Amino acid sequence: MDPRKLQILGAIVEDFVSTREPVGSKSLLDRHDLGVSAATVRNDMSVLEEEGLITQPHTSAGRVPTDKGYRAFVDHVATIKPLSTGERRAISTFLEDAGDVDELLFRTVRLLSQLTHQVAMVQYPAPQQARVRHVELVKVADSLLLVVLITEAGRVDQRTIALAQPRDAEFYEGLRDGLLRAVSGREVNDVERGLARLVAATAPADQDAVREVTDVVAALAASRTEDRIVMAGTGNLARSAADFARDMEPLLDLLEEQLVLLRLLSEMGAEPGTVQVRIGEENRNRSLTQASLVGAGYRAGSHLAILGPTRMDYVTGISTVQALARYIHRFLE
Amino acid sequence: MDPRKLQILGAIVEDFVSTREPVGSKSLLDRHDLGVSAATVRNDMSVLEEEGLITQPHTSAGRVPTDKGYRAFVDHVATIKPLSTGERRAISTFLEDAGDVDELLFRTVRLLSQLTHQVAMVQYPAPQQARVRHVELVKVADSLLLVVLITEAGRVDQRTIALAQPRDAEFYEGLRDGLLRAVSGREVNDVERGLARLVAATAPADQDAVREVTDVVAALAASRTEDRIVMAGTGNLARSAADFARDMEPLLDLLEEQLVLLRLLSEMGAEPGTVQVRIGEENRNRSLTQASLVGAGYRAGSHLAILGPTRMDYVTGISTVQALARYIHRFLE
DNA sequence: CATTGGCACTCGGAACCGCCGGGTGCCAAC
DNA sequence: GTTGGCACCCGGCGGTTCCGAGTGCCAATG
Repeated sequence: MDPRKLQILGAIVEDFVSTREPVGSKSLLDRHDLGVSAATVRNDMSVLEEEGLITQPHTSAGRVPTDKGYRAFVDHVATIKPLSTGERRAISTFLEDAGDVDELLFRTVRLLSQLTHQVAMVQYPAPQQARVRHVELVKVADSLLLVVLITEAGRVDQRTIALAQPRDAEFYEGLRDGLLRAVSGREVNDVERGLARLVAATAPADQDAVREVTDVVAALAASRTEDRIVMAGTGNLARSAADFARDMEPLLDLLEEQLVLLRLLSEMGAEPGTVQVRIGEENRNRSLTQASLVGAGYRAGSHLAILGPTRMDYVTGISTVQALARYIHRFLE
Repeated sequence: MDPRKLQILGAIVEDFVSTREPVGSKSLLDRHDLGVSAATVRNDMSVLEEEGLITQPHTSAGRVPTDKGYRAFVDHVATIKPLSTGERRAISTFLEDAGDVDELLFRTVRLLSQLTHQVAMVQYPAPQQARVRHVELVKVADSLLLVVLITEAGRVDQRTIALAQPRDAEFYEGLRDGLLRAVSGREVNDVERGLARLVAATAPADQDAVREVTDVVAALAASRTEDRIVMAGTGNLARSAADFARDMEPLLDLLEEQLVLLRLLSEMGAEPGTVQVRIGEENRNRSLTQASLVGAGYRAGSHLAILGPTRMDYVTGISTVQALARYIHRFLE
């Protein structure tokens, strides 16, 4: 495809993103030095329109990029410049003293939304395969038991259960020691057998009470914390609302649906390190036909992304998403 | 104050909340059976206006409640009817099988926003005074150590630290045992001395490495998880945006500022069990002059609240907030 | 004396209208 | 292929008009 036409497409996208108004041949020349006359630009524009990359909202008004136009832009025109060293340093200093993973994710998503001026979301990291380090049982109340599982990888999972058959504290101390012997040092996906053996070795009268607890331990070991999402910058959506307005309502609803978002993120199928872009109608989801997603994986099965109007600044979006994905990838290893 | 005037005030508030438009004497009669004529209503309205409870947006238009008017409404007119048993049951079934506290708070805030159609927020519960149950050290990487502290009350706190003086795994196993002897069974606010003694009893060469860890344990014991907030229903704000529009931007920014929100919640000073309402200008915060907060405590120092436009449905707001505060109060005890 | 029906008056907002300017497509010329 | 010129298009903006919901006031009434 003619490089000048691509250049013009780029200029149109750029102008439209910043002004939010259809851009015409003259005003394009005002802001970009294309080295050709307005008439030429007009001719090229009408070709671009035939190809479906741009469109006119009304007869004889400026042109606006279509979804396909944005796609061509990110694929063939946009050059993703890496962040400046200043920006990199800012990211590091802001993230490096995050205490735990929760805090890291929270800060990351916050930063992402501030740098891109879009809604940002980060999926909880998928647990790595790891051995069980410790199990702890804490009797919180008469029939409430807190079960804590700690892995070598540093993950801490907890769950409180209502006991159907409460026993006294000593019982659970003994049970804890039994659990430790049964699962400590095992891979998390290999605790089942150890637990089964523990149950089998228990006096029949105690088996039900024990099974209550072992079930939870098994669930915790298999638990997929990655099915949670942290989000920030919802306000940015409303800010750009002025134009992609009404259609924003379903979007806001969508943001409350963690399950849907999770599916969305996985469906993007961004391998760790790669950035994927979904533009407008490319999204299967009906609420997203006016929106774009820019996402990246930072570990197998774990993603982060930004969401904004199709007319968003893809260049900084992509580079920021990539930078942060890399950063937390490194941080977590 | 004349009961009929209060009744009229109530009717005005009610109509304005549902129609979002200034309400005049005639249309008021259409929707409420007040037993008097329009002229009488007009007279009463002009009195209410003199008292500053309602106001006219423009000369000869309908009336709109002022902040003071809403205040009078919630204080003297609104009758808070408890939730129906159906609603109560819905709350129970939705919340009862929440696994851990995180999950409980998440569901609560979600429910709160859905029932009231406002933005909902819940503060993390302030830790109860409790004894240390367990301390665990997990070496996650070469110079990264995960420190976990579990209390009798069932709280699990964790933090990862970058070690300035990394030692081998055995060292930390020994240290863990030392820590357990030093702090296990102590009140969380009384771990300092035990830790100090442990450091003192350590060989001088090891003291720095040990202190790195004991500092974190002390910090965790003193840590105030209550300074976090879970939020839901941000979209509801944008939905009501149509009218309290522009002034919504700072509000959305505010929602990103957890620290400010926390101060806000504590400043409301809602004792556990009581519901507090802050209307419009009553809020010190400038971003909130168009908004109202309805909050309640569910434990000393821990609150939950909804935030919406001053013209919100205070009746269901107050009763829902109260019901949920009571529910998680009971749940946590 | 509070209440009521009547009446003149007000004014914001919707509907209507005409102009303006940025934009287009086409064409002849280079 | 590119360019300048030109006729034409039409959405949006400012100005004007008109309508109706709403008010305040007043004289009459039980």
